[in-house]
Amino acid sequence: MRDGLKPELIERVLGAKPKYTLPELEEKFPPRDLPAGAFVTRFAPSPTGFMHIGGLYQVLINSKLAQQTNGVFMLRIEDTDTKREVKDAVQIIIDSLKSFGLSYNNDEKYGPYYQSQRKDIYHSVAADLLARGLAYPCFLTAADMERIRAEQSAAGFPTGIYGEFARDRDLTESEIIAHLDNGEVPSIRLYSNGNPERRIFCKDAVRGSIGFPENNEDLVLIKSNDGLPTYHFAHLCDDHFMRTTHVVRGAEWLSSLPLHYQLFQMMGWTPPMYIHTSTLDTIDKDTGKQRKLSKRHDPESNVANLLADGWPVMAVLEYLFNIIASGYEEAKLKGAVKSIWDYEFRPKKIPMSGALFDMKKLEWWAKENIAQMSVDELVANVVAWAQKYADSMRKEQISDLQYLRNVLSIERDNPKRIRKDFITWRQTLSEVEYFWDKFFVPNREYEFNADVLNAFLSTFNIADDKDTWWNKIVEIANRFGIKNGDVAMNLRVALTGRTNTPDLYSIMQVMGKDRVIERVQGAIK
RNA sequence: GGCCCCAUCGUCUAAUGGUUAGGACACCACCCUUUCAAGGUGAGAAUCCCGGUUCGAGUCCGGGUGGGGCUGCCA
Repeated sequence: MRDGLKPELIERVLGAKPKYTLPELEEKFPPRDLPAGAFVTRFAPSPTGFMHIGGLYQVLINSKLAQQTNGVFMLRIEDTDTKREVKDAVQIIIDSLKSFGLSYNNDEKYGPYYQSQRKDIYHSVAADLLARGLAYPCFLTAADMERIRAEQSAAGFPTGIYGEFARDRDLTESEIIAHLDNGEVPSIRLYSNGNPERRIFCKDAVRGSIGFPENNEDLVLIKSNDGLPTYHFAHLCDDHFMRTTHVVRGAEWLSSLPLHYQLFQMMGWTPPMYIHTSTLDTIDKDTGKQRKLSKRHDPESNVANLLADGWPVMAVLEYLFNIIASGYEEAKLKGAVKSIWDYEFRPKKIPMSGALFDMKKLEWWAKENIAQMSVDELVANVVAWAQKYADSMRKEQISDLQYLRNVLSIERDNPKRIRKDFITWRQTLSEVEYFWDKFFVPNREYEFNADVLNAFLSTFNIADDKDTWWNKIVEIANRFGIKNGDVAMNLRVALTGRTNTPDLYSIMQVMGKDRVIERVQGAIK
């Protein structure tokens, strides 16, 4: 093994003396005191100003895994890309989790939870690697690397900094000092001892053992521009010292698994169990091919849009959870479990192939979800949504809470016959908007039978019970020699402007005598 | 190009190597009905292809094909 750098040089290379030794870090972040079998998981987003539905999917897996094993679920912010910082991005993530009722437990003992605040830890680990000759300062510039890449492509070699292309891999002490004296700031690269001729076997909880060629690339561990770690190095340090037991991440990380194994091996640490999730996909309208849901082309992939449209949060969660644990749906339908939090799932069953995001199925979960709510819950949800997202016109519908409650109570009394045409809070309010005079649009197309409507008005009594009311309708139908349904339809369109509505008797009871008379008279003219 | 992952009805999926390949959503038909939603009943619909192992393959192995990912001082 080659010699490592001397402490004085490490200090110069890193810009400061490392704050901790490895044993100090081990002591500072001891193994967690948790029951046997408890999972320690985390959601580790980079703050891009956007919460993707795929992110929510991963949060759900992570938090369920922790919840069902009495473990810990953390939120760690991967803000190591200073070039891409977005204002308020972290708040968007935190708010999204809160909206969905997904909580995390960031015990400060294992913090901080912003990677930008963990520099001391990364540098201390890097110092150890430097001292052992397993990392080195690299003074290659962007232009240097661009040139190397071009040469490699031209020659048909794999691109990257490895082997003979790693110019600074074996710099002498005096050469390093010369660069530093010259004012150059190095990045810290892995001194890879991997040999692509050999294979390394890595484990994924759902796919099992996967063989890869060993990694021989000298990947960057610490970036030169800001001294922050790359994802790979941060993952190594953080998931070790936060004592993460299970890393749930997207399948795009599968290819870096051999590198991550290599890093853990070099440190003598046990790698976590990895769970690589598949993507949530859609069919591209232009190409007709399946592809990952993207934030640019698919507005429904933005959790903020889902919330703004008023999807019931539990329905979204249940939809996603049923992808993760396909047995959930049946268990719920049979009444074996009440919610996703009662259903225990096995990580091995998480699907490996990409799932198409199915709006129709989401709608079904939403309808079922709303149908199961009490009227009070329904009203509370609609009101909460409107207060936050509705325009002032729409807010009229929540100004009289008792009236709103009466409207939303229609066809909810019989558990077997609960209306299932409410999908989102936004759509619910527009579905019932004809109850408000401001929104009511008289139907100009429908050909009313004025005689029938006059006959209705002459016998109308709001105090009639349902049977009495219906008998009067039948009587009118007989008198005019038309079908009962025709009379009802005249009335329906007069009252609501629509041809499809819930039960008319209920509608009239809610609307009240004056409004009924006014609208029927309006239709007659 | 190289490396890696994946592949069951339209969609999400179930199936210790032995079932008539099961369920849900969607779709269709019929019933109920003051329209719609709901509810009830029913129908159609799948193991990517070719080999091999086996008494027996959706399941195991090999090779194709198709889709996806990685190949950044982004995560």
